[in-house]
Amino acid sequence: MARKLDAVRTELVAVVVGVYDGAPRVLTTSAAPLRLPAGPLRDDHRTMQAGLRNWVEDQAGLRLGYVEQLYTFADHDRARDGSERMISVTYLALTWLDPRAGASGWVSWYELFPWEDRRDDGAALAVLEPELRAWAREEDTERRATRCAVTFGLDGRDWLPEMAPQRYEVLFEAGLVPESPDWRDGLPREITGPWMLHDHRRIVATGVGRLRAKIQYRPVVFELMPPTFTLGQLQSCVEAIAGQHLHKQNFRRLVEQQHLVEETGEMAAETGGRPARLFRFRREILDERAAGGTKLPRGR
Amino acid sequence: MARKLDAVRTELVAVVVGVYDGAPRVLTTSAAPLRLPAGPLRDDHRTMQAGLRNWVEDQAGLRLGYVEQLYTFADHDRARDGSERMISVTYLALTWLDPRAGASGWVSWYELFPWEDRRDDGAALAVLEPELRAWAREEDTERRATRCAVTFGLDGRDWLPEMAPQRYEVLFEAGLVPESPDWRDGLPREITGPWMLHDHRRIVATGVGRLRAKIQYRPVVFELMPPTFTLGQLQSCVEAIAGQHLHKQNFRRLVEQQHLVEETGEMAAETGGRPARLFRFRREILDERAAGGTKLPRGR
DNA sequence: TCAAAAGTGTTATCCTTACACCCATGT
DNA sequence: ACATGGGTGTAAGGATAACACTTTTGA
Repeated sequence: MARKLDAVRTELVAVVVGVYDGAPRVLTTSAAPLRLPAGPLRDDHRTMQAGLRNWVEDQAGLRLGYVEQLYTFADHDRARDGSERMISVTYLALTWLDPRAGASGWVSWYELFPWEDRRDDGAALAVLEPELRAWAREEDTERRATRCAVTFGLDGRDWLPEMAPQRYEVLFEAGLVPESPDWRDGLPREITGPWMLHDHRRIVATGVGRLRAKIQYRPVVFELMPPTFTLGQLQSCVEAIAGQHLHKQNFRRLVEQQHLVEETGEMAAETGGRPARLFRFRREILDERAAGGTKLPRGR
Repeated sequence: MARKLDAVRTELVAVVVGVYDGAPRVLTTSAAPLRLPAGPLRDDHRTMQAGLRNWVEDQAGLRLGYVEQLYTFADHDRARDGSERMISVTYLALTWLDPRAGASGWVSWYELFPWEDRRDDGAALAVLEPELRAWAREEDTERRATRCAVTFGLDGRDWLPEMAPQRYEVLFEAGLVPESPDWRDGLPREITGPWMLHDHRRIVATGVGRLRAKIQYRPVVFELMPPTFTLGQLQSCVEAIAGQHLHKQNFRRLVEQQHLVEETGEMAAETGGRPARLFRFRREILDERAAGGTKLPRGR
């Protein structure tokens, strides 16, 4: 039967995401080891969300807007210091990062998961692929091989951006990330990404997957955008999240035919070429509509 | 600062779903009040999932197959007996209900949420609609009215099966379900559905929403099916979950072109008319593929 | 013979994908 | 002039929704 006190400590963990300089970034509260904003659920927190907002504000001075629950972790050997069991209720939060404020404390997704960026030449994946194949050959070959192929889009399969957590899981099991128990040293951190406190890196991977999935059917990108923006900036933001380039015309048609945005009438202080029209998000549609969002037209 | 002991009790709750006699059903462990299988997370549970399986086996003698995490609740005034705070980590489980075993203890979704069944004439919704409109008129009219219209598919909007939790939430706020603090008695239980322990009914609604959403892009229906089945049975099962009728030919084409099933070569012991071919699920595709599932072709 | 469910063929429409091209600005 | 990013038209292909129809059994 149950032992006397099966009390557990409940911790709230935040994956706060913003986009800055072409990369989505997560808020951290310390380097070495990198650490996410987090704190115990307290009796005086009316709700878990309220508690989470509290901790993020305390630890990073940031007031959160959009917040949703991610997942609750309690598995593995999470009884950390031998004492009580620890449960982590994790949340995803989205926020606009004002470029003027800089981004110290905000770590790029693609520093954490270099293989997740497919906008470049896929250098990290090129290094990892032979390692994955070697791991597959070791044991249980058939299963491992198809698992790698499916999650990493090998052998002519599609790369699915939202499978980030599954890819992390494979790399973890294959001992290709530093925090893995089977970690086989040898790969540089530019390929494997850095270690994070506890399983915070797994938690971020979960957030990456959720956001990439959600952006395809709900208009959540706008939580990451400034009040007004050009369509080019909007597309770059989605591309940063997806880690993929999108087809320009199709992206625009999707955005416009869903009436997600409206013109402000102003033009952007241009960067490169021709000045662009400025748009703003039509917040009304959050009430008006249930389904529909920014679908990703695939391909360059 | 934190009070001395912010310990919380963590409870695991299961929404176990099976389909029997044309209706999806959830496993309950008591009537009056209806109660879901649940129990505290114990130190000797290696993982929360393991603990959950344990409780369901203990309380209902059922070994679970497919299980996924649903959501973690801690909000509202969940400090039930005034003492410690209670957190509920909820799970969705799918299982095949052998028709020979009967279905005692299995309560129909549509007894719990009569308005969610759109295969009939929508009698329950017809009663609720004027009540909802009255609630909308009371206060904050514009917002409430569009909220009702969006969630319940009024005023020519689409009914989206997966919005079950949002609909429950509206009814709760509108005092149209017995457990609501503003419950305005007057509607019979055949319209409002019965009361359940704590917020178990909200938890089931969450499960309904999740399953209805997931069935559209992952081949999870098959977890609810017997080892072999006819396409008609498969379609009925999806219709039971979705609470909607589907277009036969389109449903079949979808299933077949995705290679979800293969013929067994046998024919069904027929019920009504012409005997039907028997099929089995191609389990391989769970490894082979990441995306894709049973899309719902809408309309009768 | 009829009801009931299985099973098939075909068409119209829309959405996605992709190609090709023009426009306005700074250097 | 040309590089850079903004902005548009349109056609090919595939998926979806819908219609109508035939087949095989039991009562």
